[in-house]
Amino acid sequence: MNTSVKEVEKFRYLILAVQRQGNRMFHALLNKTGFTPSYAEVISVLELRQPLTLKDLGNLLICETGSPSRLVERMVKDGWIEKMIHPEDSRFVLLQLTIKGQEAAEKVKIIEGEVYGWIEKQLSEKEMQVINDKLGKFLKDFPIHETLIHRGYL
Amino acid sequence: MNTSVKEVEKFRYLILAVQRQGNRMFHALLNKTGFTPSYAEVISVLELRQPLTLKDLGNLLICETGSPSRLVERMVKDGWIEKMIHPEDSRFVLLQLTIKGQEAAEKVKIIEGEVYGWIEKQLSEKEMQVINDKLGKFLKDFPIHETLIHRGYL
DNA sequence: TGACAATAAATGACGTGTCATTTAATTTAA
DNA sequence: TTAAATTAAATGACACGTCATTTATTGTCA
Repeated sequence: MNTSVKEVEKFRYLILAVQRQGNRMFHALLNKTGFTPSYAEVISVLELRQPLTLKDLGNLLICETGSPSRLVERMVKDGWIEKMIHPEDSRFVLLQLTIKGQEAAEKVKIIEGEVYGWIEKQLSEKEMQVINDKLGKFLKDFPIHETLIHRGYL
Repeated sequence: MNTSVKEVEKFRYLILAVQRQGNRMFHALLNKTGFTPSYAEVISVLELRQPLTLKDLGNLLICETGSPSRLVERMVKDGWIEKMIHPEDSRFVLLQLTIKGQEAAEKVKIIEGEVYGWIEKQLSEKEMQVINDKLGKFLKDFPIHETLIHRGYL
């Protein structure tokens, strides 16, 4: 049953399975804090680079393409982010973390640390380097490749 | 900027990026057919193993955990799947492809072939073997590991 | 300077994913 | 042999992801 399955098909489903499982794990650990893996990514990005316009934030996110209007909308409602209209061009919206959002950023780092620790028990740094290199190649023709470079992951 | 980023963080976001990009690519190619990547997985699994109960189908799917009631519900409504109550235990529902669903299965294979061909231009079989081996290790403690074995991917 | 092109954000529409709870059918065991 | 435990599926609730369309603001150039 096993040997006749194409490697590329295994690859397809293993990528899917790892992404899903990782997300479930991270989500479960974040649960007590009241935010989600997507929130966590936004919080991390903003902490490092705020203030950002919605458009610029969108260009930095890996969790979703396009402009993250609704993701941000929810985070504003929940009090993690504050929004202001750009003083020089009111088409733009400027985003930054609230105090509560800053505190959340610290919690995110702690929980990320737990997840990273767990992953590092499963795969060595060398093994991850090999995988990362090859996955980077996979993405080279897509816009997301630029995003990953911009984020410092390639 | 690059060298100070932990490998494990790169790994996290590369897995996410590849899964998302792959899904977008596959979705775009499927678009003319009227179904989605999740539909395609259900169709492939059913074609190989029908009839299946909802529970058994759920245990075979990688795209989602739990029982895929609503996914199947939509596919029934769209005419890809037919549903019948199990004659010996009416708690169970038995699922199988309609004629339209069988035809869809052929189209799925063609489009999967296109995607696989593209992936194989980016990564060699050997490279994928290396990645698949390591990603399998990553999943060894989770229920999804059993699913992948059951599907023939590990 | 004033219609029109360009740009950013908001919104509509649709299909996921996930977990918790409820409903319906069957087993089990007192 | 029937009340309670167990099991499968359906449903509620909530947060995504994606693409297309609409709205609001700014540039631009005739």
